[in-house]
Amino acid sequence: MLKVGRLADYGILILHHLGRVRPARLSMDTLAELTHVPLPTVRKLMRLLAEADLVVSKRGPLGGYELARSPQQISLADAITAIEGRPALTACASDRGHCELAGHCELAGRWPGVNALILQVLERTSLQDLGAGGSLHVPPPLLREPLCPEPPGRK
Amino acid sequence: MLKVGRLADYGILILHHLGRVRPARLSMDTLAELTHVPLPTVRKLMRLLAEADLVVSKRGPLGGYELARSPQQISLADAITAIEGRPALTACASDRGHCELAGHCELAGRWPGVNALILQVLERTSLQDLGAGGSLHVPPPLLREPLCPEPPGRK
DNA sequence: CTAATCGATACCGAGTTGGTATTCAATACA
DNA sequence: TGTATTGAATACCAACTCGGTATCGATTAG
Ligand code: SF4
Ligand code: SF4
Repeated sequence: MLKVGRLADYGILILHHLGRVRPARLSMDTLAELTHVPLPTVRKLMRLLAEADLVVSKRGPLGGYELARSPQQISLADAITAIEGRPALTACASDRGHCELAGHCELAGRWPGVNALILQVLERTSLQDLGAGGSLHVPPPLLREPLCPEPPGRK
Repeated sequence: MLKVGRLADYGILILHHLGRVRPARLSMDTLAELTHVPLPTVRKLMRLLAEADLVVSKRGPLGGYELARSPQQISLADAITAIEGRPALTACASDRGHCELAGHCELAGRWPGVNALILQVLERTSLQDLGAGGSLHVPPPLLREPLCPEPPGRK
């Protein structure tokens, strides 16, 4: 658990490849071959990525997909959210999906905090950061100041 | 996805309660009633938590569970790892569980980095931090220096 | 007009997860 | 010594989610 699901994993891999050839275009067929991801799965993925405006599609011969923005401007959070929805560690940290224990649970108001924390990590790590050969450092300003997305929280 | 599974969620909730009454002991029965988690589920959880030495058990009348260390010394990573294994965003970031694409995948050596990142967040957030009413700030030294758990990685 | 390519929908099998039941072992206390 | 209380261990199961497949329709370069 606390994994990201193969779809998202594959999706990010695809985005990575699209980034490497930018601004060229790649067809689903090529992508499947390039990434060794089964073609039908690529289909499903590209639809999601296109809906989230991370890639732009072109139909017909010479068509294919192109990265919508620069690899630096696409975060892992963007990709993951596009494919499997906004990350939410617990039910009470999610928009949809209610927890029946929420009423009695003393932690119900506390989880969104940590959730936001890991969200930030994902948001501040770009495709570029992931793909580059160098050491992957996250911008310093991360988490310096106390971070409390929830007001006093005592409902 | 990118959620933590109810078991782990419940487990942490239980640990939280154990922390609040420390150094007192609580029986499974009491815990179930206190947290509204179904008793059989509590059973399964306590075994895992005990195996990981996060709690110590005492049998017989007046028996029950007691937190092994102080709430400050138990991290979310500890709890999650005890219940659902070490968090691993992708297959290639996990000890066990191989990815058949690992051979061709350009990102295979890069994921452990981000994985370590979120791991750190979880490690540096203690039960105390989660339960306390204040704003939850993570210790500053997080992520300051470049972090690259993988050597050049070019196999 | 035709071939290449994306778009949408519907479906499915397998694995995982969360939850349950039952039986045995240890210990405080009378 | 005996008994009630509590944890330990095992086996089991139903439901859901996930990853993957198949099929057909829409668009566009040449
Ligand atoms: S309310 Fe409590 S139990 Fe329900 S999801 Fe949030 S933390 Fe977990
Ligand atoms: S190897 Fe590539 S595809 Fe396999 S898990 Fe790691 S990143 Fe995902």
